[in-house]
Amino acid sequence: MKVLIVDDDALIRDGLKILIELENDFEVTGTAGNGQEAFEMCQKKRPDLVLMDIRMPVMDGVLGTKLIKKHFNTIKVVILTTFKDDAYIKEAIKSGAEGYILKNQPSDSIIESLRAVGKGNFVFEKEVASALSSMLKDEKRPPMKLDLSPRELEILELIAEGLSNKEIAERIYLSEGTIRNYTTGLLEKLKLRDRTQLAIFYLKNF
Amino acid sequence: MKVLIVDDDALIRDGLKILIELENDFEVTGTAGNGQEAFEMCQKKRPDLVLMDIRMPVMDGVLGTKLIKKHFNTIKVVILTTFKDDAYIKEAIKSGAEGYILKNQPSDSIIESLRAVGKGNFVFEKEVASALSSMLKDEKRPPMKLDLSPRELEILELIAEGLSNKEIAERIYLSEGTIRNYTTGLLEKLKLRDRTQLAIFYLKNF
DNA sequence: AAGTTCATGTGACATATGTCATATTCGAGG
DNA sequence: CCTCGAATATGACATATGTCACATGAACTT
Repeated sequence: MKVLIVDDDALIRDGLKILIELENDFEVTGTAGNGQEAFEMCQKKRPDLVLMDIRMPVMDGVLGTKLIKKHFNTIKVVILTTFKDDAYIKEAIKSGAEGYILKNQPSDSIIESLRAVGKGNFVFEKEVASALSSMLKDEKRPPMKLDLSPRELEILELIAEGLSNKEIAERIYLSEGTIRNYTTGLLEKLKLRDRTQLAIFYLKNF
Repeated sequence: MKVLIVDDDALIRDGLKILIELENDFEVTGTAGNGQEAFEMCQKKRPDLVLMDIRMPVMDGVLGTKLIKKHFNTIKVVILTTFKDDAYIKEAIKSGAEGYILKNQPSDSIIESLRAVGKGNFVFEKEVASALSSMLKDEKRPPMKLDLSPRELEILELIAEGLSNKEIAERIYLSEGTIRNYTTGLLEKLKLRDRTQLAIFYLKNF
């Protein structure tokens, strides 16, 4: 399988190259330092698989992946990074990459991942996958049998409209202190930490 | 690697067993016909990996996986099925399985997937992964013609996930003060007053 | 009537948030 | 080379938020 390595750090490029060429079913056909170069190399070398860093100057890995996928839809892309940022994960998957794995894995693990991707599957590093899984859990809208009093629910709704405690107090004729107390109760019941999380929770679940 | 095969269909069990034992780094330590039996076999044989069908009598694969994961958290589970039903995918991931692959794949592809899982990664069959990815995609709705820098957008997203300034700072490697400054900028641009309103705005408009 | 529960209120406190003025650094353009 | 503007950082400050212990009174029970 022909592999293209893309990373802005020459050290990592070379390390990966050596590592991958130890395997006799892999061949490194080239390297690139950013997404733009990666795309150009794809035109020239037509690799089967691109191993792509995310954080790079000029053109980052997500954009590079999109570009490559648009023009060469048979080329597989595996994102390789040190960051487990949710936003990146989503972006990477949306960009069409077949894998998202972390640099700090043992090298044989990376190799196995590449093989699995070569065979047509998708591979996600463990922590990435659990992030995904928790994202999916959020999507579920369980009607929730929360036992909130009418007052609590009312206040939760107002928080989710973006009102401050003082505004809520004025709106429903209670003291600001009371609103705070209710907020504390809501946070406790819903196992959240602050009013922003309350608002998010309300919007996602009601 | 010691593998336990779980499927209610003896034919498939045997086929898989033969297939897997052709590989010299795998060893089939047992087979089971449903989730309950699978759990019992895990107690006796302590496999490294369980290859689990979903649709089975007595106890299905999702329940079986949950049970196994609860008692033996080092045992990896790969769900193997003919169905690409969204509900199953989500359930399977939530149950803690490390992989979800389809029976109609070429056998070497299945083997590679097992190896990748053995190395600690997660593997999803292509169509499963694209189902996941499309699930994620509809999270974004209208792109909005706001002129926010990538940084601002990134921070807005994190606020909308309910993170505090400090957490955001740690996540994207900036100082907390900088995050505050960005927050102020976002509030100014979006004509809002506090982070809760930012979160609400994001959830409603993106 | 005494006790209990619930909703509401208060004050003190610690921490988080938002504002602002002001650096520092660095790269693009003159 | 110099300047300009961005991205980032810092510190001081005012306000908002959240926590907690406790008080009050009304309604309900026994």
